[in-house]
Amino acid sequence: MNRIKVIIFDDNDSLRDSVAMLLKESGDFTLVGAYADCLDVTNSIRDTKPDVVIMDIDMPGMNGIEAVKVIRNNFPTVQVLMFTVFDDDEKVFAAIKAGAGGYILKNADPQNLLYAISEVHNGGAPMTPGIARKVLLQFQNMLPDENKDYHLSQREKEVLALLVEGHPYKMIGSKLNITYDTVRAHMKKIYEKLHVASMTEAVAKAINQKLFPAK
Amino acid sequence: MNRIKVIIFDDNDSLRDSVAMLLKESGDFTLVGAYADCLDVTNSIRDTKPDVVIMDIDMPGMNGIEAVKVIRNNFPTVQVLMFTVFDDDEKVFAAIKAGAGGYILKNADPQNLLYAISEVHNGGAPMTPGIARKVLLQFQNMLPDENKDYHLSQREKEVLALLVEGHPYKMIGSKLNITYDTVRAHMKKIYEKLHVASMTEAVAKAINQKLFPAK
DNA sequence: CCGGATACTACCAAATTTGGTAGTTGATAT
DNA sequence: ATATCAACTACCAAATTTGGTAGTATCCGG
Repeated sequence: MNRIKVIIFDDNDSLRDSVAMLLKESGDFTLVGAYADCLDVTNSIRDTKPDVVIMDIDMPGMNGIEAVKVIRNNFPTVQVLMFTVFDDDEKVFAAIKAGAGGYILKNADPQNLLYAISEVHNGGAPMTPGIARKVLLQFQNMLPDENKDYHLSQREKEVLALLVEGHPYKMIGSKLNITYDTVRAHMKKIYEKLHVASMTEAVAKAINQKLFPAK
Repeated sequence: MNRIKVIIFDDNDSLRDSVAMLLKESGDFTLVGAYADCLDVTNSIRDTKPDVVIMDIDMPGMNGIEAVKVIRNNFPTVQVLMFTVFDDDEKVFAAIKAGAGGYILKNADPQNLLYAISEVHNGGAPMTPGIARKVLLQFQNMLPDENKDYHLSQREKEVLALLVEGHPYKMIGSKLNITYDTVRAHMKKIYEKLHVASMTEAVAKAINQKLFPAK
């Protein structure tokens, strides 16, 4: 199996050296680049064609999270592994949102970094235990609430979905090939089942505690 | 360090035996219970007081995901580690939503199970790489979109907030002590700034990519 | 001192939504 | 076979929303 090509962005010189040493000793990786900032990310990636990018967050010029966005937008196949000291929700979630494939804290066992690189390269999502738990908890809260079943019929769900997208009755009717009055009939049922009395309430309720993925 | 007390729910007899053997050999765990179904989960947990529960999904009577809900509601400190063959989004997310602290596939290396038990017990969130990636991807999509600043003025935010709660213009006006027409003026501005043209779109956009806590 | 943003008020006409009542059809359940 | 439910259509009257146009007042920064 070929060695995994790794590139690192971190403004701590000695840390870059340590990682370089670590990678070299392991024998499974090849360090193809090491930079103290992300000002020239695009070129660096294009030139070195790494499999995995190890990314710090706090760096002069462009911060690591912005860099992740750039990388993910221009090199969708390159995996980014965050490697930082920050464990606050804001940074963690921002990094994930930006497209990071893993998040390892610097205080973890060095061996974990190596394992994480392999894992992220293999389609996994390595995370320091605490980070993983953080993500899981947040994830739990974001998942649709108690699929509270309002017993909406299939048709009613279709109507509600279009309503949430902002379509007026007549538009919903034509999309569903039914009459304006039929749409109204469904809406009345929906209001009844959802215990609401207006479009806005229905939309809010639909989005908040039910289906319909956020865009 | 004390051994971690483990209990397992799985309708596969030979698998329960294998796990029992595995745990015994490792020396770090104590199997305090093994059941083929979850019909009596509450009592089982109360009696054996485990640290970690290994939970299958497909079982006769009560399925594992329902069982997780029961456990999490009654024994908040007990960690549940899913151990199953299912890797479809629906089951995975349902389990996490139910409160599972980890999700390991049965086709993984047995050694991983042991590691996962320790990890979940230590506040981590062990997941098979593929599952972790699944969760991460879903998580990315659910995270609020670029807290885009639509430059709404304070007043406009107030109006929008009330709109999201389902109040009609006149109600908003009286709550804010302003005229119906003033509310309308704000709404026009809001529509302009949000690039929408109806209450429903405004509400959907407000909830989806902005603040206004879900209820 | 003036342009621009924010907050506020007003009126008109048209479009949309809401609540009620009423009925047909087909499938499913008791 | 009879009751129930989902889906569908229809009409009336009232309430609500929307798009336009118009104007006043205050505050802020160049």
